[in-house]
Parts: sequence; structure tokens; C-alpha cells
Amino acid sequence: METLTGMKRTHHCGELRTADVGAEVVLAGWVSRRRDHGGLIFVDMRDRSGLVQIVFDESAMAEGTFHKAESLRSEFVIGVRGKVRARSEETVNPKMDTGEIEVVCNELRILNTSKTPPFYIQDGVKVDEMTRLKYRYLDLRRPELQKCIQLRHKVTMLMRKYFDEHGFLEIETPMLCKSTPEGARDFLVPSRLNPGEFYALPQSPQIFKQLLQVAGMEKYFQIARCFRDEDLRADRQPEFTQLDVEMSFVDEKDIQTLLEGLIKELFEKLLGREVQIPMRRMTWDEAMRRFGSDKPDLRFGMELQDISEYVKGSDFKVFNSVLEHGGQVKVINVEGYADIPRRELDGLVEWVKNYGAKGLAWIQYAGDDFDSIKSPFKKFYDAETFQKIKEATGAKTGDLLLVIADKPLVVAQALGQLRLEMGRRRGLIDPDKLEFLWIVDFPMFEYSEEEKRWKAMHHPFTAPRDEDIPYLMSDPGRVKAKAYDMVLNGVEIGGGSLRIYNRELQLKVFEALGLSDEVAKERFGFMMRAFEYGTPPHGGIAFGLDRLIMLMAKRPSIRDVIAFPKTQSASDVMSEAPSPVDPKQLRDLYIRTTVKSKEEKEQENK
RNA sequence: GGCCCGGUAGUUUAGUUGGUUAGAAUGCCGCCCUGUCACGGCGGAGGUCAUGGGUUCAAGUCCCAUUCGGGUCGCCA
Repeated sequence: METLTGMKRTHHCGELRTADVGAEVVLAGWVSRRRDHGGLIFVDMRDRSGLVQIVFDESAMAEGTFHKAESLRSEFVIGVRGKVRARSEETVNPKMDTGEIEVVCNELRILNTSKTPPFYIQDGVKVDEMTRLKYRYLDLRRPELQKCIQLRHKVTMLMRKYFDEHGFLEIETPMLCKSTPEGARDFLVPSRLNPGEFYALPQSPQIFKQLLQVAGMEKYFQIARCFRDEDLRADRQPEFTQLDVEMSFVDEKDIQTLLEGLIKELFEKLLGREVQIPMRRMTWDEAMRRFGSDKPDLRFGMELQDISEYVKGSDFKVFNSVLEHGGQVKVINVEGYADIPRRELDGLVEWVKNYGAKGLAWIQYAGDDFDSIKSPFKKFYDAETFQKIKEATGAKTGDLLLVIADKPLVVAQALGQLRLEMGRRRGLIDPDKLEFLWIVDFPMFEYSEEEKRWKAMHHPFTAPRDEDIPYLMSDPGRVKAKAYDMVLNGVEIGGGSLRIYNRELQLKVFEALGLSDEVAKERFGFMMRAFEYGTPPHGGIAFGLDRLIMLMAKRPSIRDVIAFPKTQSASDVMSEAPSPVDPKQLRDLYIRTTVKSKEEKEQENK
């Protein structure tokens, strides 16, 4: 094994160009590929800047050096001293950034060898994700993942600069916190010094950032790690990072404008994409009505339309019963798809059931006359009704209406999802578009059927609209909150609100949520005490950093922009966390487990 | 917790109604090769068919359970 002593790196591989021809350079990096022609060996050498071709010419170098070059294998770590040379016209490689030059080696040091890697270190490799995760440090060598991690760095650097320039202080908040079971499940941390008691890892720094406003910090931000012990998704990890912001003496507009400015800078400076500000705003009610979602994807139309008034009062029992019970009948128009295969329709009927709908109907306007219209409820209505629906929805001959009848929330959910699915299937979604918007006027509460009580839609510190305060107890469903989400292409990337800063109002909201004085005091007493000492009006927002970077990098999974992500079962296949611990560790923590270990279960099965 | 998809050389995979020695590509190893860039030529090694059980004369293939990975519903204030 050799060292770098006396060999100081002068350049990075990927940055060499024709302008460097003639220069004596020293490079360090990995062997990406080796092409051995006998007396002539080419090596594609890689560092984080890219690739460059190194030439080893037997006739033009020391015998020992050439011999060493023959022993090179994939992912060996090497140091190369050599001269940059222009390639002759026929040997230029237009596919490489450095393809017009090559480096003729005159000194080679093998700094480390490598086992043959389990997969190519190359973009676009088709490898099982588990293998990639097990060898994450190799996967991360691939240029496309290097770019993701580099982008992430640039994003956080720019965020820090932006907030610093706007007078914000970056302040760290504790990782060991008080557990507040309202909301997501907490990760718990046992306390050795306080037997039987537990900390929780923060689901977000929410309470602390509000207390920092009480503390007079006025403008706070943090790039904060958060933890939620819930099931994972392609865009959800048990630990994730959020850009957390809170400020005093502001209104919604101030916060939205600040964040619009940040997003604009991020997309323009890092991606060269223009962002129009101010962004459009849409109320939650409108978004649900038109798109069936509180995070509508505005890259295409196909809006939900209500046809209840045209189909009511017929002999069709399904619609009647829905309409009599406060439901609605809504449609989306899949343009030009009246000739949808019956098999696909049947598939969609099953598909919508995943989203709570009991079924799906349709109208196929296959031709201009009544005879050519196909619909499962055709026999219950006359030609005029179908004509009216056609006009009201703006459907044309050749179009397909997909119909869902149910309670408004179910219609929104199922038809909203169906809209997205049909948008994808029909290729209506332009992947290059950027459609930002703010969703505002969220409901303050949503009713939990499971728990038979009202729950905070955002969180219990969100301020209700002033005019709705009288209805907090009498009609919680009509209370709207001073809350807002930023949505990009159908993905919620950030959300925030103005907070309650009045102690009495906060207690009232706790009451509306069914938290008894005692429970509220036990969980949030320290916050209520703080609120007795001059809390400024304040509000803030949090952005999902991982999700934002995933979208910026156009990656299908959040895992691609996190250096060491977890699998869907929240484990790390590389380090094999979580794992059983030594019984002594548990004794120190006064913890006795009743769960059988994996090993014990295996023994039992045998 | 529910539903769906998947696990076959290092990697990506083929494998028919259950039937001979599980086939290919790539990677790997050896030899040859001075202009390749997915270099080429010749030769070679490499398989717990995820695990356990069952059906059968016979299981990669059929059945059950488990496990791991992925997607999703619930969940995610």
C-alpha cells in the first residue's frame, strides 16, 4: 500500500479541459473502468467532480509503473501524476465532459485496493434497492446520488444565507423533549437518571420555537431534525429534516412573502428555473371542491364538477339515496376517452374502492345521438338529461365522464385521486412544469370518527380566524384557521400558521379539542405559564426539506436525497439498526421487555 | 393493522402443463492484444432457486407459514 506523501493533488478529474493541455497535474480518485489493450491501458478515473481518461503507455513509462497499472481493478484508489494531452480528432469522446483531453500518466500510486463492488458504480444501474442500501457508501459514489447530496448542501447553504440576510437567528432546540401524545407517535428515550421516565424525540420544534418568540428572539429559523414513529412511504422517513421558521409581529402575508422569496431564489439560483411570485392562493374549500384535494396538482385541468342537480329526483336509487343524505354526485371529464376499454373501466371501479368510494359510474359520449351514449344509469334518465350534463360539464362528443356519488369528503378523496390517476394514464402531467400555490383558510378542526371528537387539523396552537372565535364551542366545524400550506405539483412542501398568543384563547381551543384543564396543564402547562408573561403575536412555517429536495432533484423517492435513509420497516440494512441490546443496558434503564427477540422466534418456529 | 408486487450465480434476469445436468447477459479469474471509451478475442470458475413445512414417483415451478424489500390504504396534530 502506498501513501500520498509528496504527491499533492492539483486538480479534480472532471474539471480538466483543453485549456489545461500541457499542464502537469496530480489527480486522486477511484478506478471507474479499465480497458487493457496489452501495451496500452486506459483507465477512467473518477472523483466527485467527474471522470477523466488516464493513459498508461508501456513504451513511454517505467516498467514498474506499467506493471502496477496492469494490476488496477474497479474502485482501487489511486494517485496519478501526469501530463494533460489533447486527444487526436478520431479519439475524442463527445460523451465525456473531459472527452477532448486525456492524462498521460508518469507516476502511479495505488493508495488502496478494493473488493469487486456488488454493483457498477454508474448512473442508472438496475440494482435491487436493498443491495444499494446495504452498500450505501458505494451507491453514494454514483454521480447522480453525489449530485443529490451536493444539491442538498447548496439548498441548506442558501437557506442559511437567506435567513441570515433577513435578520433571522439559527437556534438549536432540544432533541430530548417532553412527550406530547397529541399527534404522531413519539420515539421514546428512557432516562437512566429518572427510572421509569422517558423523553420523546421531537416531532417538530413547534413549542420551543414559540417559546423563543416569548423569549424575544423575534426571528428564528432552524434546519431541524424531526422524528415520527409512523409507517413509512416513498416520501416519508421516520427521521426527517425540516426548515423551521417562526417570527413575531407578522401576519400571514409576511410569512408567505418571505418563503416565496426563498423558494424563488432556490429554484432560480440552483436550478435556473423561474418562479412567479406572488404565488396564487386558493382557499381550502375551493381546492376541495375543484380538485378534491388540499394539495391540488395544477399542472393539468380535469376539475371536479357537480352534477347533483341534473340527476336528482330520478328512479336511480344509488344517486337518490346519496343526495338525500347530504351527499353529492360529481364527475371528472377525461377528454377524448369515450372509447375506454370496458376492462379498464372495471379496473377503475375496483381502484376507487381503495379510496373509500363504494363504486364508480360513467358516461361515454361516444357519438352525437342518444343511442351512442353509454352509461350504467342510462335507463334512469332521458336524452335531455344527458345533454344537460354534457353542456354543464363542457364535455364534447368523444369524452368520458367518470362519476362518483357519496358524501362530500369521500367524493373529494376518491374523485381527486381518480383525477390524478387519469392525468397520469392519459399523459396530461407535464413533468417540467412548476405549479406553486398557497392553500389558505384551512378548517381549524376535523372530526375523528375513530375517537368521536374534534381534532386539530394543523396543531392545537393554530389561531382561528377572528370572526370564527365565537363558534369554537358551538360549531367547531365552521371555524377556519389562520393556516396555510405551500403546494408544488400536488405535493405539500410546507405548512404553517399564525399562532394563538392569548392564554385564554389557547385554553378555549384545548377545551374545544376535548382536553380537560388537567390534561392541558399536565402536557402544556409550561407553555401556558410562559403565555402569562407577555407573548408577542407570532406565527411561522415549516418546510419538509427532504421532500423539497426530492422534487428539485426530480427523484422518485425521498431516500435518494438522504445520505443514510431507512427502509420501509424503519430499519437500516447497512448498520442493522435497530438491534437487540445487552441485557445490562436494559437493567441500567429499568426496562424489562416481554417481546421475544427475532432469534427466540426463530428457535420456536423450528 | 389491511391490500398489492417481488426475492433464481456478484449484478440484471430466462425458466413452458411440475419431468434430463437450472440457461443467458454482464461482472469476476487466466492468457492474448498500442487508441479504447459498454474495447476486442480465446478459455475458465461461479447457484442454500429468500427460509421452513406440505402435496407428489418427481417442486425453482403447486399449497401453507415465516422473513426481507418495494408500493399503497389506514396512520402521519
